[in-house]
Amino acid sequence: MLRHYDEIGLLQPDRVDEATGYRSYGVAQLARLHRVLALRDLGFNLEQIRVVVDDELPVEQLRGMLRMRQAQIEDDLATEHARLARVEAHLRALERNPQMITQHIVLKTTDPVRIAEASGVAPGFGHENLNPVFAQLLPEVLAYLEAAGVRPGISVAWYDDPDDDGTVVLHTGFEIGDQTVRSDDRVRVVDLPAIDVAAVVHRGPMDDVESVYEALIQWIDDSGYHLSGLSRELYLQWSDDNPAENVTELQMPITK
Amino acid sequence: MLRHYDEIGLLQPDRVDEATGYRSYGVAQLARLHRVLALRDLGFNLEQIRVVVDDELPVEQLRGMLRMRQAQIEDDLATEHARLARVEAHLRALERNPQMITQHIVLKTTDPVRIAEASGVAPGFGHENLNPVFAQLLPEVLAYLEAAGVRPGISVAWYDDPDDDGTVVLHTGFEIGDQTVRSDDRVRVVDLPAIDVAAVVHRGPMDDVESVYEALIQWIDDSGYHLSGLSRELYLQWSDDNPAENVTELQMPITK
DNA sequence: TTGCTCCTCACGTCACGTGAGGTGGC
DNA sequence: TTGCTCCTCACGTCACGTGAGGTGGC
Repeated sequence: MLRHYDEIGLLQPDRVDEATGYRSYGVAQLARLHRVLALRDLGFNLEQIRVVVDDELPVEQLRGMLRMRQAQIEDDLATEHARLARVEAHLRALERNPQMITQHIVLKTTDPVRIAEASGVAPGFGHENLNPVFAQLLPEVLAYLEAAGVRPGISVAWYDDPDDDGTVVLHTGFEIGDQTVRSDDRVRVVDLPAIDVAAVVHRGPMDDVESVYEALIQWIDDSGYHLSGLSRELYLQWSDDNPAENVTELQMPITK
Repeated sequence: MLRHYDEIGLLQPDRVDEATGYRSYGVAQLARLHRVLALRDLGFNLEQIRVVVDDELPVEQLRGMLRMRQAQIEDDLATEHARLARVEAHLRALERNPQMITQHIVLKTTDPVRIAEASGVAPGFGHENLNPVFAQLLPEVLAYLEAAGVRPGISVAWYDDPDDDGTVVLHTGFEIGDQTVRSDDRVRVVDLPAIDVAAVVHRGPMDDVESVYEALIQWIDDSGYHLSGLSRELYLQWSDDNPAENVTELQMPITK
């Protein structure tokens, strides 16, 4: 440590023996070392310490630096607290059902997406309620895009429940990127905004997706976040013939 | 980030274009990336993540790793909390008396010291009470060591108040290192054990040392530590003729 | 022809810790 | 002669970020 401080000029020995190179320090050095160690202990880096120790800062500036440190530490503490909550949420998830793998849950801000979509009402959530609506809407949108000469991207769905009666409005369609598409009364172009989500990549058929949602929602709650809307689904790889190979990204909007 | 993960083999592209070197990833990669990001967010390093993601760990081991992370984060939080308290103690010290520089306070464990000492009773703390006792004891010990052919090191003092009546027992003498000294009834060889202290390097005469002690004790209290004894003083550089150049290390034993 | 995206090195970050190989004075 | 302490390089740490300089396909 002393060699390092010598090298960067933060604390140089009083005297260096010419023949042997041995470093000798005096009491003045000890006082300086104490200041360096004290400031390091507060979490300042060596550049900041050099400024404080060399320039004999006025009290006002020193106070300012201490306030900055204080704020920074409080910030770090909050970050680590949130992290701890997430770790503990995983532990609780493991206890609830040991076979479920929750290690894929990622917090992120989505990219904004532009889709061409149609929408329809389903009697409720769940595969058996939603599937018929999907089966009706997706070919409709696909045909529309084909007719317009637009190449469809991945398919996307999002949900809505304006009526509070258990029914769900399902919106689904295809990403269109920067291709221009005219809306008609069935197919509309919608920009899904960037939002904060907890996301999971799900592999296989959608039949068992509900238990994944359950675990995801529990995890969000355990971690101290709050749901702020209904889910978005991105069908990253889809084939009706080989559902075991399907890959879906499930996104739950969250706040806090 | 993806280039880095490719390089260390944590996440390699499905396909690399031979001509251009462009990396292409498939949906399987996306699932893997999600797991990597999720684990990274919990604070695991890339080596640990590689193990979890590659070896499909049994639930028991995964639980173990999460518990370790949990314990580590709790530890970090405690450390940072203590650091925050120390920063805030400095801020409060600045507010109390802006001219006082408290930036030298260092927490450390002392090295054990062997001294040859004599002791005497003073009517109380404070320069005027202690000085006559020092003036009597130190020459006595010095003469004893000289007669024994022992080279004295720096002088040291420590305190004791067995009688709870305001009087203080002052122990003072010289470091003797590994030189052997016989004790008599006035001069004894004492090993001062290693203890945890808050230490300050004080420059100048001892007249104004009391205010330094006051600030030190306040700081210790503000930082959430507890005094666990009376002080030790190391006279690192001493001359009665030129007290402005004197350098003293003041050590207060603390716990917690 | 010009942008654009992605590529490959190579170096920097922060505060030291850790060898490898060497040396003066007891 | 042998330990001992201290010395000087030089490299490693951890997870990328940041240029510099270059390239294939629209």
